[in-house]
Amino acid sequence: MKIYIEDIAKYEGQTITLQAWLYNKRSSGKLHFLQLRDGTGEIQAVVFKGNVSDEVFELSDKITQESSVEVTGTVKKHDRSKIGYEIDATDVKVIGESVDYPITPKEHGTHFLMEHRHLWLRSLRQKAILRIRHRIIKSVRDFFDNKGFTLVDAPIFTPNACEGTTNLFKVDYFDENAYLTQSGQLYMEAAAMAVGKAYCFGPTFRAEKSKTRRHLTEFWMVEPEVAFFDIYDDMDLAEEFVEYIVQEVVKHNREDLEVLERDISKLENIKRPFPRISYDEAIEILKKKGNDTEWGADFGGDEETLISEEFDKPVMIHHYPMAIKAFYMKQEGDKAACVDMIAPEGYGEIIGGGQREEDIEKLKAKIKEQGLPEEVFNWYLDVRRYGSCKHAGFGLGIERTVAWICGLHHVRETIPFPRLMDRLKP
RNA sequence: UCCUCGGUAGCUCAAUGGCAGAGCAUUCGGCUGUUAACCGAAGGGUUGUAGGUUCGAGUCCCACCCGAGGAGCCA
Repeated sequence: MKIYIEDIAKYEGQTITLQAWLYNKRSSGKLHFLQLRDGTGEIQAVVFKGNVSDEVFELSDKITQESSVEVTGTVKKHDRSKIGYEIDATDVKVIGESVDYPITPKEHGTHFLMEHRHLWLRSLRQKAILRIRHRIIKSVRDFFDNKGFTLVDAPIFTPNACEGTTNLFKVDYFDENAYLTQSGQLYMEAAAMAVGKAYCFGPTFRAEKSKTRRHLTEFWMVEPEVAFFDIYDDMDLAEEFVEYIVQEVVKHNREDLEVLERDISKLENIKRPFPRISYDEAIEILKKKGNDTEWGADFGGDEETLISEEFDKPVMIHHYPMAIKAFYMKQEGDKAACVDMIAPEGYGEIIGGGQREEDIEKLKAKIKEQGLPEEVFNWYLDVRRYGSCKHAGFGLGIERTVAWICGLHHVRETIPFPRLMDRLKP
């Protein structure tokens, strides 16, 4: 059976063979210290001249960084090792040689690392991020599964712009134009009428020429939608959801968070209830802090940060002016029954959602008002024609959530192969 | 798209308008306990590209290309 470093304690005193990569090496006369990693952990193998053949000792001196190797030896307790064990090697074989590995164990600039993203993933920090991303995605699925939601996949090719205004990626679809989806929401509204509680989870695309630490052109979004839900049910669901994700990571990924030097106490504090303020109250907070955002304007990154500084938990801002929100939002006077959740510590908006307009006439009027083509939304209007009901949902951006939980400055490290305005490779 | 800053060895960075350098990486040598090991030596450059000013340009001017940070928009 294959032996992994994470299980090494089980083999104390036994002679085993590991398959791994050499991530660093140190030598001292008749000793070579091979730093090995196999994706499940790191361990040091000690090659002593007296314990191995001359050929193996010579080979151990020559192995290059990131070569794949097979090391045989005895598992021994070692106090100075991080995992408490090391391997007293008796044999070393090179499986695949590595020549001139570009990422050295010293500092590198972001651009250089992004050009070598496929290799950068091998580093300790990047592995920790990948594992936390995995945990977040698993928690998303578990949360909705435990609550009786059905995963309903939304299409990637869409004929229409869901929110109209934002820039979409246009693709040639035989003799027609199609767009890469920017949201599965409209499809989830239809799905909620079928299964009651629906969610989709997949990549979405925005062709915005945004060059900031919060933007990718391809990002992953999870979008639940529930029939007979109003805006307050929606907020209850959102805070329970976010609490669950954060606490699952705290519970299962403590070591990864430590590698990233994340302040875990700040995450442990993310428990319900989260503060809820109206848009009007948010404007008041901004005024008090000397920000001159006028009533009626949307909030930018600076405003989100100012508001989030007031709280040590994610804050939900609800009931924005209808004028700055999309056509499908449920109108209540001059406000929309919508909610944004802003992560603490300046990580920005992680959730946007709300109650949808269930009245077909009001929806038609909004479509006309915003100059959208009614014919492409005809199927969407059917959701109101046949047994319409109030319903609500939200979208959570995975990469911003990963950035917040990992404490990363930029979303480009939160996804294995980021797609940015000026990056399509590797 | 706009604003700000930058581009020098494989990487990270120095160099008052006056001989282009260091650390790491690489190669060679030394060390029985190293933790981004350490010590010694060597190789490595059309200073992003094209013009211009000057006795002399990595350094000053102009254009372009590329990158970093931020804004708008958004998750």
